[in-house]
Amino acid sequence: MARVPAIERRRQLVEAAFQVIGEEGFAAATTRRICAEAGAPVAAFHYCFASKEELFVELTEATVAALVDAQADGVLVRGSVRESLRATLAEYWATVEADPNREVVLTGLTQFALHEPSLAGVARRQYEAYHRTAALTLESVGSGCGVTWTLPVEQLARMLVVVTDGVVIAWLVDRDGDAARAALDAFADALAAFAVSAVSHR
Amino acid sequence: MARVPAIERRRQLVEAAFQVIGEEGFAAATTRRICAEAGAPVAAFHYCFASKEELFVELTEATVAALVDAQADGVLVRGSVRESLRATLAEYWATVEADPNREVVLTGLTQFALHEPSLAGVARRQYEAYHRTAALTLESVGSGCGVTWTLPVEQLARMLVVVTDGVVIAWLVDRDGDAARAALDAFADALAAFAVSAVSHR
DNA sequence: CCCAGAGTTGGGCAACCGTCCCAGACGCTT
DNA sequence: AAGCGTCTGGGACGGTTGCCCAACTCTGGG
Repeated sequence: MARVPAIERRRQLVEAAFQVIGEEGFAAATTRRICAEAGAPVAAFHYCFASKEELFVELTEATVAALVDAQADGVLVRGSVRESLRATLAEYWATVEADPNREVVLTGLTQFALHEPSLAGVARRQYEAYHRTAALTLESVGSGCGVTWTLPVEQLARMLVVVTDGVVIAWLVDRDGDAARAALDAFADALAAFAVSAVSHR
Repeated sequence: MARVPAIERRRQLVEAAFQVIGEEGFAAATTRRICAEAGAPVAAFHYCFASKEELFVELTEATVAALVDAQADGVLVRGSVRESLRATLAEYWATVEADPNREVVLTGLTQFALHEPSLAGVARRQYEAYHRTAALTLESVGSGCGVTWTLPVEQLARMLVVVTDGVVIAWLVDRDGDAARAALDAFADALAAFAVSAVSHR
């Protein structure tokens, strides 16, 4: 076998775990299955990771980072808040349908972390990252369209995450892409109603 | 040990599975753990259920039915659509905080069913029940307040499910009840914007 | 040229998994 | 009292799990 630095092996195993969970679900993500996917012997796993949980932590952080990065480039400012939110959500949705596994992995890890004390902090940081990213998105749209929000940005950010999370899960179950896009459009309109033009009057 | 008819045993095992999943997560729901929780010998499991999946199917249907029943009584009509939706969502939220396990079990089962071909239909029916119940809620509120909706009820129903699902998951992670209630209130206002008073003009 | 340290590897461990068998105990009919 | 179907419950099955060990091979620096 090609000799590879441990850091690189870790990356390979994380990628393999991503594939396995995405295609066969969380329950199938055993150390043996992951190693087989990575083309590595089982012993390589515990040479690179102290435990399976350590792999999950790294997988969560890498996947969340990928989502956050994708979203940083995905904020689209248009002529109005309504159009901006519609475009931004449509852009986000394109990334979901392009790689559903990312969402499968993310929701699976969240569910798993809920009852694993050693991973509870990971799930919390995961959602903090969601909320921070959503807040950034709203602030970009707000300043880009010259509006302010009638509710605290943190609250609207949580609502944005609620919407994306909820739409994704329903879609993972019934794969009704038209319904998902329609819901996102309607939510874009609804959230746009919480914006007012920021005419400085002094 | 007390002799118990098989039907009753099934009920006990389903209830025990509910408790175990709620408190220790889906991964802990082994046949042995479930039987221990129910105070039954392991062999009783396969005397009552052909397989573990059969138990999961029954657990899903029973839990969804409990949710649907609770929601049937939880539609509150107030003076305006906005207030009605706020009250109804607040009522729903009270049941969530009163028994978080119901949501833990439901989200866990959904996640599990996503990659278990034999359970895929169960998850789909689960969400169909959600959507049907939400549509009923919206129609009750609509006729109760004398309004019609500016979007198809099916679409608004999906949006309602998205909201409750999303709020629940975020809350399961960070347990921020205030944020959850604030988000639900804001969504109630947003959804109320899709109603128009149904003055018959002929 | 050698050797210390990094990386690879097969085999094996104890624990646990879902499922099954079967001898026995119970309670209802006749 | 006898018989029979329903339920009990211990024990065991083959298989899988996460993890570990000891022996190996490679590679770069002195």
